[in-house]
Amino acid sequence: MANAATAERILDTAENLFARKGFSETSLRAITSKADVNLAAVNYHFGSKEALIQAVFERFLTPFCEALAQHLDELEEQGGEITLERLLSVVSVLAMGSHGTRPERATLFFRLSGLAYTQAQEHLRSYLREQYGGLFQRFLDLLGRAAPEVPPMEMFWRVHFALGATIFTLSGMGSLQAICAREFGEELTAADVNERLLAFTVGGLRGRD
Amino acid sequence: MANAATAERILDTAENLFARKGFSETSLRAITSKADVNLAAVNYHFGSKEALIQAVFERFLTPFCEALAQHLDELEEQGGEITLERLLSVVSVLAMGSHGTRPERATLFFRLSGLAYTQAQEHLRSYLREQYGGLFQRFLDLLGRAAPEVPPMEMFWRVHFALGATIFTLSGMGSLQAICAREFGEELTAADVNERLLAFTVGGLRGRD
DNA sequence: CTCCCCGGGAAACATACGTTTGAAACGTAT
DNA sequence: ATACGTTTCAAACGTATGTTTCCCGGGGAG
Repeated sequence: MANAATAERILDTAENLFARKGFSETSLRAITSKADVNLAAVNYHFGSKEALIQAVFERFLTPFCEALAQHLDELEEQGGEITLERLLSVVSVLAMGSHGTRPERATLFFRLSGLAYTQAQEHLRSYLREQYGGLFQRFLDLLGRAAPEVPPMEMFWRVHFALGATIFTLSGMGSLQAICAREFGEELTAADVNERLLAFTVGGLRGRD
Repeated sequence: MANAATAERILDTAENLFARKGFSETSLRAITSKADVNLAAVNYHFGSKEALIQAVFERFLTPFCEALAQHLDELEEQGGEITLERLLSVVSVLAMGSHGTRPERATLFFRLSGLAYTQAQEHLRSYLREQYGGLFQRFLDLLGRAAPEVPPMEMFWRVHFALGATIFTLSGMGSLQAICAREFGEELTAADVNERLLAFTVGGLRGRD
């Protein structure tokens, strides 16, 4: 591989533009010109625009999911009680902090996750399901075990409520932060928002009786 | 207006396709051919694709917001305490039931609401803000008054969490109901789901102390 | 040296898009 | 019956998209 930097530059630029404007609103020409590579480089290195989208997600999700699986292993091996708080905060901490020297990528991670749900890219969803669906199911099972007092069907619905709150909020994180700063004069970081979101979802999952 | 049905047919078809695939993924040609009208009819009746998108939302939101404003008036005139439950259930009932003889439009209503938030259509958001922002602000104020123990900024975030849970869930209501029936052998109606969602959001807004 | 293959680059390709045009068809009031 | 504003229609316009083609340069291997 003579110049490995080309594919990387494409991925870097693509994840930025995708997160900001969505998939169909981001053209390959916009990506390649901003990344300062030739237009044909995308199809040469990735094969197609769809494959590029998948590659962007793979670069994000594979390390993230490996780390998550490992943390879940550790939680189970420890043998102690696995609470809802611990389960959700593992994901939260990982999502916030698994971006090495570039913490600003957390925002991209959130926005891209939201896009995966809300944008019309069926190829992406089936790819993600096939690739990471097992881990998601495992996580759901642990949630159920962490709150045995909640009937399975109730938990099913509450998980989707919580998922909705999360995806929706995180995919609009940027503009919500801006509104918050303008309206209340307080600049919240993504971590601040996540803390509040965590309280909201934990309470919602557990229910109040 | 010789054939008022043309503009209506365009709106009917457009709201369906938009809700299913998003805005930029739905071409005017797809709309006009499915609606069985000439391609140029969109630009003739609405002026542009952007204006068509706004028209779709206006047809939904104007009756909805008028009804909501009226219900809020009544709540305030009654003088009794306005609780979170009553505020949210007013919106919920209205969103579920304000579609005349076509209850299936409730699903479209929610999906479109979600798209307004998640898709890259700045013109739409500023249009909605300008058109309906006042009512939304009034609703937020009532929420704040109904839960004075929650600081304004906290309420701001929790409202968006709840909004996310609602829009996300209801826009996928159909498939979620199917999964629920298959997985737990219990056929929940939309009202059943709404009841659970209401409990989830009320609890989340109020917080637990 | 020659061959070959890989990465890069400019240009062209075919297609799809939103929009505009100009004329035909229609309905209606004079 | 005529004239006029409104609506429909087929066709074309200009632009943008994803993808493909063809050619260049260079660096190992035989």
